[in-house]
Amino acid sequence: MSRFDPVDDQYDPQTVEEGVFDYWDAVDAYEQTKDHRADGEPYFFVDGPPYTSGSAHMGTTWNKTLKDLYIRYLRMQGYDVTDRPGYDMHGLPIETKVEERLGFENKKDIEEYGEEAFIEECKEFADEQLQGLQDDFKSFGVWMDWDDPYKTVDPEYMEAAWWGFQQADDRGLVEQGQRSISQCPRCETAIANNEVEYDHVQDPSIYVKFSLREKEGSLVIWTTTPWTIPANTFVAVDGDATYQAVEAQRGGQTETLYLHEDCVEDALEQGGYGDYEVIEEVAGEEMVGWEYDHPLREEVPDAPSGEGTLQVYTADYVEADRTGLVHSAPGHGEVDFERGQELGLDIFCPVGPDGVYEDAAGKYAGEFVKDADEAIMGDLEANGNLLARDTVHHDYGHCWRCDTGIIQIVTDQWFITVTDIKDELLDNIEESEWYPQEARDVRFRDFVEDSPDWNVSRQRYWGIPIPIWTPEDWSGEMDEAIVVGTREELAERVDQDIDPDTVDIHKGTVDDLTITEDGTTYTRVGDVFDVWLDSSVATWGTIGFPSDEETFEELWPADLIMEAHDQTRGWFWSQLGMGSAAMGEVPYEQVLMHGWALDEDGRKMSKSLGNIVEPGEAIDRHGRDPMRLFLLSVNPQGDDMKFSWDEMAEMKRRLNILWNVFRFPLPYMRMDEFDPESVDVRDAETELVDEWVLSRLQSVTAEMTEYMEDFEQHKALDALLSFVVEDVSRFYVQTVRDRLWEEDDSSSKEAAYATLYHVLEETVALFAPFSPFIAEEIYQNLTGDAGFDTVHMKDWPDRSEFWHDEALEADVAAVRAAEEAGSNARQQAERSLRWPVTEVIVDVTTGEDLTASLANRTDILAERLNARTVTVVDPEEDWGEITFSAEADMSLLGPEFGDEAGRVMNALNDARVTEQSLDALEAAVEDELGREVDLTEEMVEFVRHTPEDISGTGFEALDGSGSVYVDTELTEDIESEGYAREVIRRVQEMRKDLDLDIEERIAVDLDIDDDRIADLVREHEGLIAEEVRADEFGAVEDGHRKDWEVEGVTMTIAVEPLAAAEASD
RNA sequence: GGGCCAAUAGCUCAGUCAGGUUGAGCGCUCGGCUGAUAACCGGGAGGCCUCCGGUUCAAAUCCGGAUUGGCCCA
Repeated sequence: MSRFDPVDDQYDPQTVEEGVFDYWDAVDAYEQTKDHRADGEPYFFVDGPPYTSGSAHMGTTWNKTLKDLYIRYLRMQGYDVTDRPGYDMHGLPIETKVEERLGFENKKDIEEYGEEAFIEECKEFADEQLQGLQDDFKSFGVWMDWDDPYKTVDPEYMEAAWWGFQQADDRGLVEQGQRSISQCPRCETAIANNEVEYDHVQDPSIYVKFSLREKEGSLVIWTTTPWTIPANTFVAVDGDATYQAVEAQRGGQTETLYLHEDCVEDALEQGGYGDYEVIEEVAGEEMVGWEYDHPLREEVPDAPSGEGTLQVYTADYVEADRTGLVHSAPGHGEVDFERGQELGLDIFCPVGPDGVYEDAAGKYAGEFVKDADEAIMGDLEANGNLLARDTVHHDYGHCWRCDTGIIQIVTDQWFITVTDIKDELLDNIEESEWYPQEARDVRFRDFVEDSPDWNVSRQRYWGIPIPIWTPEDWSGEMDEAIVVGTREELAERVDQDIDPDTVDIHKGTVDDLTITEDGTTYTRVGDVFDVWLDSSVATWGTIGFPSDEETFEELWPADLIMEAHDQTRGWFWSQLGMGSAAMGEVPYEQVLMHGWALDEDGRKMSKSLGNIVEPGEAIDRHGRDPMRLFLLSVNPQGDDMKFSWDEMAEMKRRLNILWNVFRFPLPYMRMDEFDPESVDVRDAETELVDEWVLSRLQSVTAEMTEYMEDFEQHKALDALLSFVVEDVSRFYVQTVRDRLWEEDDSSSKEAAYATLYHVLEETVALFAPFSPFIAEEIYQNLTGDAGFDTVHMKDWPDRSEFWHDEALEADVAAVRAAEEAGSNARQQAERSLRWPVTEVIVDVTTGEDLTASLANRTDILAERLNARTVTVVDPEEDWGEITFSAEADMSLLGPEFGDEAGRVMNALNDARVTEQSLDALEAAVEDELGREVDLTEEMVEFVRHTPEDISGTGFEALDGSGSVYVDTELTEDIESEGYAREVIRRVQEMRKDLDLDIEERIAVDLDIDDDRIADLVREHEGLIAEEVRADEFGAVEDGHRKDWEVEGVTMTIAVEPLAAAEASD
């Protein structure tokens, strides 16, 4: 690409982006940029690894775009940024996908297929998925180290998990224990609570009578899981509640039933009872110790019967719902289990990991629990213990992968006992900065406070094997188990001969390894880690620790991580837990927590709703840079993003303005062979607007930097875009056009070139992290061989005090406000900008700074409003037929007038007084309200009103406000220039019709119907000739000829290029 | 069922911390400009600030409750 080459008229993102991809490849842009910062201060960013199933959706795209933005920005700030991407590749989701692929039904199929072969399939699948994700991320223009991602399935990475786990064990935080867990009976594994999805289902709803042993009557319980009745161990009541014994009639029989006082009515109705009588009231507390018979004793002889079982206890999970007495089975439910442990009761769980009753379930042995519901209800009915049966619609947990209904059972699991170090966890939270901070102090803290021990074991195949070896008759004490931390240690301790550098430590390999020490042989426990443990070690796994200690010492902990808010309970938490357990500290210093990508209606994107927007489609429709700008224009802190095609299209439009601003000076620079290297903008003869736009650039740079440091890139982007649109395009370029169109070389033109060049070069640097493609395209075109090979090697701009000039910016802000009002006044007077006006009066109502700024800059205001003179009238004087109302300062009016303050305010708003005096206002308010008021200077600010028939328009700027009036009286002088400019415009249009080159000379033939006008126009022939590059006025024979109607005057204009005329001679 | 977050113009969002007459961009509409031209500029319309209560002279803003949506948990 050579300097100032012509570019497409229209910004076409896809063309730019494809060109830039090729260019980056050709110059090794990414590698060069990294090398360029290799000696910079290290910055340790850690990528939260996306899970390798499915493809990149809008949320992942947002996430990676944010990461790319901040990485690029930090590099421009001079940091040597760690940018290793990661992938989370183990776990049940991939196993189930592979099972589907292979047509498997359950674990037996896997065993038959062979564990090792199955693991190999999983790895292949995960690798395929990884490739797809990488291609997506690259296509978004994300610059990370794609050649060397960290993968949670690499032995080096898996070792990081082993090491962390061993550290936790050294601190005494690892134990095996029984817990009530959510089990997927198909996957035959525990699944984490957050992996349980709740669906609406229909289940049995039964009321069961438990006959009391030493008293007349029965306790009544309610459940939706008849299959847990065999494991019933106790009944829970609310100690503070009142229970009633009722004698109720049904089918000619009288029964005595115990129910919560608030539940009697409903429960009896469910059971179809008629009359009843309350015969006793008893506090829950008093019922403790009452014994009852197990309702399925005959069917399940092994049902609980030991010390303390089949009695009433209090529990805090009891509510006055259904019966107010709760069937409790510590072998199943989580709260039942916890209360059972407290009470020291035996745990009875007759259900296997596959959800099938074991022998202990007596009659029901061999049957799948949900299938046994029917038989159990039948038996309860038969033995007279069923009070009522019905069905109920409710939410019930299902496996997130295979949608099988989960069951609660008690099994042996491995835990990291984070509850032992909860205080430490809570302290460590304080060591990281969160954006937004409240997320840390409220949501995260709450979650950590309530978090139970971390169940890290899964009874599956595709995961990091838990590195624990136990002897055959293990006591359960961790002292007597071996926890291996590294591959090196593994090779040293196992009986078999393995090479630590090449050994794969997946289940297929390590399950066969044994350790023999002091005559005892240890075998590995079968489980693998919960996949959340994998990513929890990412901060050291990313940098190859524990094999690579040096990098660890240099970088750890992470400077920054950024993920969506669902990771509060996920990665933010797992890292805190593992980091604290293994390292004693939180492994990240800053967290940027963003939201989720929702659809245009604010609903989450999902397959079932059919509202998913693919990033690929966005790229096809609008391009990468516009997509990125849209994603980056959204608040990244905590809030969800509503996707919007319209906003994305708008971003493309904004970039098109950038494109126009960039391509606008190119033809001139080319023509004049402008050489940026020979003109330093500091030495150029810059004019007011040049200095102004350069100052604005400094302010915008400083503003952006501040926002970027606070992780508010959406505000930074907003500042940048409005700089380009408002300041550069709408003001600077408009102003500077005449100077570039000048034919002769001039210091003014050169200063404009130098200014534009400098502004554009710095502006694209500011764009570089946001929209890397268009920034590169423009940068390369501008700098040619003189710049870096890529814009991304540039430093982030710093505010230059040389150019920064706040007073000048204030002046121009005032001028622009007055100009806008002036244009409006002109429009009201129907006098187009082409026609000069004799005078513009700017009447300043309030504001010393405003008056000073405008008075300073009447020349530029005159130029922009095409006025012969501009007069600024200061606030001490009045001009024209103005009336005044007043705006109230409610913080003063409120206390003064109390509940009448609102009415006083309205009266002030409605007042129209002719002088700016408190007396006049007071009189007007009194008129309106019928009472006297005392106003002070501080309470009111005068607002002026212009009579409707005067062409005046109000404006506000800086510290004040005012009005602009335009005097549109015509003089011959003005008519002369006005008509001349009308001619110029039309000749220009005809030049364009002919598609003439900018430099082309022409001959112009003017034939104006009205002699007076013709004479007036002739006075400006010189101006016309200069503006339209005409060498001759006179008869044109073959030229482009056109009739025009200008302000009621007919004129015929003919234009002929002179080169053509000569050629035809 | 519980915790946290959000709701302001047709759309996307500021304003809410620190109560005092609701703003921007886009879209719509009317007009202007014309060697950046599929660009650019100006005017206008468009808001019971989700709803119901409370505190206050005064609430988009503070408090309580509801509705809808999002995340997390049960």
